[in-house]
Amino acid sequence: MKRRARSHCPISFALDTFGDHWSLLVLRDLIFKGKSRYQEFLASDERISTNILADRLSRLENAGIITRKNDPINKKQILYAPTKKGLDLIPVMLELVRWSIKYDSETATPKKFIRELEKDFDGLADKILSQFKR
Amino acid sequence: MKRRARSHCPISFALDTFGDHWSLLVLRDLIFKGKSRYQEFLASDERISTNILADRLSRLENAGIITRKNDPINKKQILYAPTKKGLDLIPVMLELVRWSIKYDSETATPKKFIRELEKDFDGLADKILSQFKR
DNA sequence: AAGTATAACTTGCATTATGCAAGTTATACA
DNA sequence: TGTATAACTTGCATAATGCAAGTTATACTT
Repeated sequence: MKRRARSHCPISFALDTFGDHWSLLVLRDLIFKGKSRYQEFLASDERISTNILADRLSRLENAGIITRKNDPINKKQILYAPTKKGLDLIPVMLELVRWSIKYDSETATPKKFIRELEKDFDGLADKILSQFKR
Repeated sequence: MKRRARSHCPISFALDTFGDHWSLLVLRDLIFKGKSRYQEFLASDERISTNILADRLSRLENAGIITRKNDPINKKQILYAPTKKGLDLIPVMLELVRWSIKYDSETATPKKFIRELEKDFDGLADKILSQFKR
């Protein structure tokens, strides 16, 4: 169940850490969609199954990319959140978005987001990041 | 053997296209390491197996990310090359490199590359791209 | 206090993908 | 004509994923 590090090539390292079909989608939900709960991740369009979700959440936590804690208000819920290490993947994800906008003629990316991305990549990255400050 | 598109979320689209453990490594070899032949890909540190390599090459070709043609000089060899669509993944890969440099204490990224990346990301991207012009 | 609901997982099992070794086909060079 | 090499393909064991059902720990309701 554990992926071995194949080499210390930086691209390989990144892929070994989060380069599967689901990890970045969970992170997308956390960072771009403001989700933070198990049930919210489950409800995403791509239909992740419960065992895979649980597995990816624990891997991402072990990798230091997200944190897990009890909701202080609703004590039976768990809250997940991205760490700095996770938030540092915002530029990676925005580049993925930029590429997909260009090559997926049916992209579901909102017009406004596309405009912001094209006009000021770094500004958009900062703006998204700033939602997690404090 | 085919991954279904799960949604038209741009991140999901990108992952469905090249988001497995090997596709980007092949593209890395093509773009960053100047490789273009089957045997060269096979020789990489990560030890891809022959069936997976053949599968990924044909998927990447089907996706329009690489091309395949006979070597006009050595007629028994095949030459693979990135298309514009493939070269447009340079920024994605450079962001992966940037992240891995930051979080992999044992990264194998050359010092010079790190310096260039930190000093002028877009310039480095252009420089790599320009090697494929003409 | 007992019963019901809900959130966050686990478990079991079928299906699919991957890894490894060996085999095949088509040049090309000796 | 024979041998080497490049680019695959095939068969099979192992590992990862998908799906449905089950479990555990709160919390809310009566």
